[in-house]
Amino acid sequence: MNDPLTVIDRLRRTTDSIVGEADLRDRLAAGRPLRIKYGVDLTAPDLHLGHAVNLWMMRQLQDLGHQVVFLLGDLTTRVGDPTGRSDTRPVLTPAAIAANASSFLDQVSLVLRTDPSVFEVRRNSEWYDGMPIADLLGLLGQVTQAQLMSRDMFRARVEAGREIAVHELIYPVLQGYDSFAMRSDLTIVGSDQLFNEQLGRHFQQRLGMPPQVVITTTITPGLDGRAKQSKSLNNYIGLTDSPRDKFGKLMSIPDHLVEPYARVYTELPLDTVAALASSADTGGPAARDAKLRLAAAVVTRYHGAGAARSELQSFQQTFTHRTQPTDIPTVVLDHPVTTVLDLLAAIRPTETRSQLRRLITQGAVTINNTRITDPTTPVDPVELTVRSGPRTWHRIHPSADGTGVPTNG
RNA sequence: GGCGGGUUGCCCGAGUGGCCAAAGGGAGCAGACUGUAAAUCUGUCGGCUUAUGCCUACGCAGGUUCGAACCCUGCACCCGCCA
Repeated sequence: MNDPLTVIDRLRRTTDSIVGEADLRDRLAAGRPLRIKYGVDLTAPDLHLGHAVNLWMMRQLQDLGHQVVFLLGDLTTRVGDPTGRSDTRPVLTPAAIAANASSFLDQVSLVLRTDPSVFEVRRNSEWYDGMPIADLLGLLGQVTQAQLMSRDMFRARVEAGREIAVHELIYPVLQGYDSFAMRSDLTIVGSDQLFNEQLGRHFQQRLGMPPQVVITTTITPGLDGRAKQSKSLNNYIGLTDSPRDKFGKLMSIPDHLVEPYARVYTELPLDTVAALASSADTGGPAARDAKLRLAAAVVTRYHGAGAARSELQSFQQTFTHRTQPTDIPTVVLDHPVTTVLDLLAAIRPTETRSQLRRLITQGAVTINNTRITDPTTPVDPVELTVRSGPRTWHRIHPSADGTGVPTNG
């Protein structure tokens, strides 16, 4: 189980490349717990299934006794990572950085174990805040301008005639030095971070430490089939999404994503993955069933088998059999309502009234299975089952003291 | 340093004084179809107590006008060309 080849083999499933594979084998064989660098920029985190791929790999290693060092880049966030940016990035306030750090921890703990024996939290301000200028210059003396400019992104900016602020140029240096300061053995990152982490290897070697191993992971496409999941494209499944949302989003992916998603986002045996892929190819109900398996597997991983079973059931009730789901949330009205529009506004407070009005006039709303298309239709808020849109159900209860019941004309 | 062009709604993009909450496309949302797939069709797509109504909006600030996204002035940012 703890055999290096077996461990690496398991990681291989979601690995794109390994820098220093022989080192990794040796260090695993040595039996000492490895220090795994998980460095993050403290911008507002919204971790999705793609990020979780890396986290699960770390989790596997934690289960074998290795240590994840969660490195909060509080100092470097003030600098601003130029990765993927064609423009200079704005800086964050300390308060925002603190809030992001705590949100990060919450999300990360959905996958990683956080007991101190396998999890350690550090901040890079620990070593940068007190660093004398002389030391910083010494550090900068270890890197050449040509090394930094070999970064395609920097070159592209120069060619486009855009500016590169000097602090941005230095960012990779700081991120690299982090690896030395925290004695990283291994880091598991997206391929976009390869450059910075290789600089980490460089510093470790220069400073007399064995270089960290760098594993880059497989990038999976977004829900819409585009290159990757991202918040700005709104094509991702968030770690904090409800089981319902995770299940639903997986059911709506394009057929050709069944294979990569099953391979990378689940631990289903690879022959099962292959079977699902061919079902997805077949189309029709077989494709649907393959997605059901995929969705159930993912929901199980994050929320347990019980949640997966009930989501599966709920899905089939709602979409396959077109009946009401059994687990409709109950809403108790705390103020009187007289029209359908008021009722919807009460149960979906985040939508604008204009949007709700549209839902009604476009036929998306039913009350007790009767379609209502006039927003001004009066309602009796007794026991009602309201559906607004394809997947939004509410069961209405009037408030206990009766204020939910209007004078019924 | 000189000259020219640009900045429009979530994104792209048309619009050069009233008919503009602003063409068209994309995304989104809803309906039909269906496997919560793809494709297709239809509608919708700033907000507001339900509106032949009001408010907000066309980079920012001010001005001209009965009336400005459209004209003028200043500012900011972007993009070309020349040196």
